Amino acid sequence: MSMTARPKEAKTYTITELAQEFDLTARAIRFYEDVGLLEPTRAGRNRVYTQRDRTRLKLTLRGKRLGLSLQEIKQLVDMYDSAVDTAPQLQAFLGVLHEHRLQLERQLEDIQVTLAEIAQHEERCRSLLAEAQRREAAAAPARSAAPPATARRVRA
Amino acid sequence: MSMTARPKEAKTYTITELAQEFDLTARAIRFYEDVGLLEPTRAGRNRVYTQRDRTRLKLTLRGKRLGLSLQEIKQLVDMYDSAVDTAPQLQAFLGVLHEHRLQLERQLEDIQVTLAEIAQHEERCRSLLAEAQRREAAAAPARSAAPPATARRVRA
DNA sequence: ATTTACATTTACGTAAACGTCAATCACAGT
DNA sequence: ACTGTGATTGACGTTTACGTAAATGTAAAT
Repeated sequence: MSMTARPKEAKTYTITELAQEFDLTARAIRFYEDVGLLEPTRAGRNRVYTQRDRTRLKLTLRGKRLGLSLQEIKQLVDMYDSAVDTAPQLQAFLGVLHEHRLQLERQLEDIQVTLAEIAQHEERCRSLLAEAQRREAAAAPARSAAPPATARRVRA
Repeated sequence: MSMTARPKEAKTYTITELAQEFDLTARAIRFYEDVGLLEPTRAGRNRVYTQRDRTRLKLTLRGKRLGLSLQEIKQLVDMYDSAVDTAPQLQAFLGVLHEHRLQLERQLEDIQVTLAEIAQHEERCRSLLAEAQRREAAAAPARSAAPPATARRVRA
């Protein structure tokens, strides 16, 4: 048998590997364990993280980027990989999914509106800059340190 | 002159009006003042909020929904309605806008990925529910309280 | 055997964003 | 004059999400 190919033993991770990969501290990762988001096994004293842990960590960080609390994240992640049998459970699951989707759609709207506003601001900035460049070119020989008298104040 | 039409005096708001409109406490609104997000004038002791305050409050709440801290919100809002004159200022402004846009675009991606996952979960749920309905119909005469033997455990 | 280098545990500290009293004040109605 | 009713001002409390320091263990390198 090959000595390197061992498909039965799934890849695992140390806490520092995960910390480096996702750019966070070991403290943070241990804290996520405290709140029940991760459940690493142990090799002696040291923590050993499975693929499942890594996935849950990724979901956790995505949740954080979306502004969710660790508790909310735990609820969702737990629900996503828990076993659901009965019709009432499925109904409840669908309800939670619906709520989550509504919140995300609200956020999506917020983001699109904000992006549109940013685009406007950028446009104004660029045109003002272009104007400033023209003034500078016109005043080039003067080499003045003071701003040109034609400068305009603008509220973005 | 008309006694009702007074276009010169812009509409103002009390703290409770704003609290009701945006569904938050007066305490929260005063706190936003503490951090410099709002600058209401006074009518005696009482706070009087202008249109500008209301707009900034709306932007604040939108920022919160996007997961920004009040400090970050203040930086952005201040920058958005501050006067920008010089070319270096405009360049700096553009830089901040660019950063903000990048962050929003990352969030947009997160949201879209999550929405897609939710759609998948919902689909699985519905098909499992439909299956449960069929089993229930088939077992209708039996009126069994125990779940059917064909129930399947599923990891979402 | 000792140093080096991490990993763990325990515990206290901290910043953010308010919540929650308690006391004071002001004004409207009776 | 008295009584709500509502706004304001401290001041302290609370939750979340870790940071940070100290003590301990432990496996590998010298």
